[in-house]
Amino acid sequence: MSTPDEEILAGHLQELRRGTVVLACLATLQEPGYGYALLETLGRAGLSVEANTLYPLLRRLERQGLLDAEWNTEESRPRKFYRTSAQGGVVLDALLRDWESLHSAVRRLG
Amino acid sequence: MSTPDEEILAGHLQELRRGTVVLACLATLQEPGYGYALLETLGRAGLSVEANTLYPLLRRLERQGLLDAEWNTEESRPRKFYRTSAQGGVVLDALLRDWESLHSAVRRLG
DNA sequence: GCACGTTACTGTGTCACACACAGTATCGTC
DNA sequence: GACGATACTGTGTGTGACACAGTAACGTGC
Repeated sequence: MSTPDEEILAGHLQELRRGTVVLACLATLQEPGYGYALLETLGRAGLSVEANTLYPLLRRLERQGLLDAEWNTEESRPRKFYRTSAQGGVVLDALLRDWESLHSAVRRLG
Repeated sequence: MSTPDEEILAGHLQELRRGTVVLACLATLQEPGYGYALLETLGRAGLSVEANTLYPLLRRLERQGLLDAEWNTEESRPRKFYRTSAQGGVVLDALLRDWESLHSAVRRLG
């Protein structure tokens, strides 16, 4: 009765993570990196993301000019390297500020 | 150049808030309340939500069994009162735990 | 030297949610 | 009794998460 539907709970947890993933990408990619490695970094940091979610996200952030991207074709295995752009840095700062203010708001309400 | 597109920034800020609104509703509605008042409460707490977003959200949470709802028709102006259900409380706790762990993760990365 | 799992991506479709826009109705007040 | 504020409901539309389905190169074992 008081045990909520797992799907509903999972959905809301997902929603909660959503915006955070963008923040984490912009923060992590201040040091250049590629998708697959980022997946593992985020997973270790406690921010599991599906590959099918992360790759389109990276392309979107690139399209928006928040990430710079470049193919590394020198090494044997081709990898697309991303790095947070100047604009991305500005957005990151704004998101971090907002995050802290949300955190305070939640603390007050919870 | 390094000034990001306002729309893009606003979009990401929006995404960051998204899941938080559910959390805030469940937390606030441990004391019964109605939509319009909740709008103002959240706004004052630094969590501005559009009416067009909040009302459907409340109905969704009701449908999911996380909120109990009841029309108050005794007073002159009819108002739909919502209150966090037992299931809603369980979800709220899970979301709060997740929120804290996300906060730590962001701190580590940022 | 080639079969097979892992690494590292791209592309397409579906569904849910945020928000815009458009109503409805009641209350206070001037 | 007209008008703005209060307090909702209902119906689009667009975007993003995720599922599913590829593509391709690398390493290892046999």
